[in-house]
Amino acid sequence: MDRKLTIADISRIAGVSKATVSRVLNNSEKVNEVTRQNILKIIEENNYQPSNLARALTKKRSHIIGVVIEDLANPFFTEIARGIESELHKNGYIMFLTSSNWDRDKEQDIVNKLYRHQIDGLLITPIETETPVFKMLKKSSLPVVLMNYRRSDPDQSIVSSDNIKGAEIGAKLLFDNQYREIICLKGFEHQTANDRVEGFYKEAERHREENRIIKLFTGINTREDGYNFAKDHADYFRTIIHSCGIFALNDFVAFGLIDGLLDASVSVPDKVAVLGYDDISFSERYRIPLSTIHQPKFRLGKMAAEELLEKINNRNKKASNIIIDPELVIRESCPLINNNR
Amino acid sequence: MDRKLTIADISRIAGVSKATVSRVLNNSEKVNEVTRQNILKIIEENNYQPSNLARALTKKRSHIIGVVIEDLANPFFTEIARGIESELHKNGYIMFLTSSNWDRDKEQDIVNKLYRHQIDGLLITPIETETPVFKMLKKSSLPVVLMNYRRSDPDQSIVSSDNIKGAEIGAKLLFDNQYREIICLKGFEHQTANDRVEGFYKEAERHREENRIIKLFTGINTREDGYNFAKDHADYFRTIIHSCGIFALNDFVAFGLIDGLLDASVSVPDKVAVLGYDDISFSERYRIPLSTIHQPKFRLGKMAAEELLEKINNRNKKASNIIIDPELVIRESCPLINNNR
DNA sequence: AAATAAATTGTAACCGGTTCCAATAAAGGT
DNA sequence: ACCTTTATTGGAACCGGTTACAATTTATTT
Repeated sequence: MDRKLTIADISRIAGVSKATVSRVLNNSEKVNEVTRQNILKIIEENNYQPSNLARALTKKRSHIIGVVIEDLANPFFTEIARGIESELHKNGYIMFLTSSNWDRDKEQDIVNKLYRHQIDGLLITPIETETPVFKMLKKSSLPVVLMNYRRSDPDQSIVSSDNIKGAEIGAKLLFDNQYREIICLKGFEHQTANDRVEGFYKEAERHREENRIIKLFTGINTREDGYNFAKDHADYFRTIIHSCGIFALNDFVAFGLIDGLLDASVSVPDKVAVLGYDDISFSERYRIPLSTIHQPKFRLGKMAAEELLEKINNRNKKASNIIIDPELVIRESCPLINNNR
Repeated sequence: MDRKLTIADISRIAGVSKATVSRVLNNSEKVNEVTRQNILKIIEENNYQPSNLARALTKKRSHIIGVVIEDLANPFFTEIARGIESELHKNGYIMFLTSSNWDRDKEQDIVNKLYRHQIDGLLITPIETETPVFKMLKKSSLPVVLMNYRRSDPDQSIVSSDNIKGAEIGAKLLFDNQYREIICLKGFEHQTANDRVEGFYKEAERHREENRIIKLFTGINTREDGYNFAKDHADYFRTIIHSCGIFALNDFVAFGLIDGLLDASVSVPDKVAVLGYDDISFSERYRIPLSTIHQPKFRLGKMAAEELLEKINNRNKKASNIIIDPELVIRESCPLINNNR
């Protein structure tokens, strides 16, 4: 109903100029204490809220940070978002959280929209970086920090955990456990996934002489995919007499896998051991607690936000390349087998 | 580096006025096809991105919708957010997702900030509505839709599921199953929780004559609380000879409860049956699949967004009160016992 | 009491767009 | 050839703030 009040209204009521009101609002310069109190009172009484839009337009600082994650429903990403949010909020910034839903076009669209909204910086877990938008961003001076991505360009700030190493230590567990057959399930076509596969093979290479059966399946992205994979191969798993370990390159796939195997009466981990990746919060308490590779998600988000804020406040700060070490977490789905070889 | 281009730059390059460029940008009025193409070409070449801030300032439409949920890490809320996002994106709006983290002060702070950012509308799962900010919002003309909340004021739009009814049908299962002892675990002090307790007692009232042991514990909010409750009462549960059913008024508490009971070797559901509330995505596949009350979260978010958009486009639309029916989902943690009484 | 410095406030331009209104040019009618 | 339409474009004010600069008032110094 009542039109929103502007700084002009307040100045009129107080009988001063807009400039003076603005000064009170920003504590920018000294204003006579009496006028000041009077203006504050009027602001209070009329519940005046200055427009951040107008402010951002002149100050060229919106205090908005754009955040793009790949999946809102995935606790891995929301945990990162929580880390970001806590850090940003502490510094008076507000987060514009959006989700690309693993859709490249939507990612482009969103980043563009954010850019137009004059965000002060961008935090993103990119699906892919060789795209027009990223080229555009590079040319612009918008501070950007990539998360969960490996650096391809020394000018880019990134915060990520080491996916190659993570997959390596995961694979090592499977090899050390002496499973005859070791299967790797790769998900979304993504740099992260490629790194993990690379790490997996790096470790596999060390066991080349050992006469193992090594298989890689790709395109296993979701819990459903994991479930279906298990169902589709259930007969096979029931017939084999050798031991088998499966490295699902993300926890959701591992969940589906466990469900599918159990539904098909293939015992986990006795017949088939399952190892996940990410250690999302539910992994610890899954029906069969999941062995997996832990990433410190909240911290990752927090560090990314810190890095971004530094870049914002110091434009010629050089880009950092922050790599966090992942950790193997051993639970029931793939225990550590103590064999003396 | 290079300062962001403005409409003035483009107009200069094209040798026309800002007005003409603006017209091309907005398809608002007819512009000569030749000029038009020329301007578009120049925009393209220089990768000009108009500032939404400036645009919003004049148009008084930011195309930003503020969304406040209570917990980013809780799939219940993020699922709602996904529903919202899908609907908003379809309509050219962008979502400003924030989390109050169950903190009343932060909720105030966030809503204020959003308001100042000239959001076109607000979607919120409020912790509490009798606060200064909400009074302020009521006086302002900002379209607001409350989610997951029961209407207290006929002018407020709300979209929620019926928590009283949900708890009633949940409680009914426990009574029908003839558990001698029935425990209700209430979480966060929140209208939703109160409604659920009310529904629980409504059903309990119908069984007043039946000589049951009915207990209510409050302040059980998180998975940890549920876990600790189970541990603390494990000895009791082991000693009782009668049957017992626990209604955890949210799924997380139920998860913790199940874990705690299992860790203390109390069998679920044989010794103690557990019923949750919300049916978050993990409930279906928990180590013991959880019986719970289902709420259509994605749909709830979508409907809330629809309602909000309607309000935005038609300022004197009257407020709706959309109540979605919850459903009982029976799984293993609290099966349906077929007793002939 | 005059000169100078400090404190306080106002004026006006600007941020990057949109849009009303007027101006000009081209086209159509008689 | 002159008048009226219509199409296209430009000028300038405006959205709601900020800020450099100037102006005015008040205090301090000598």
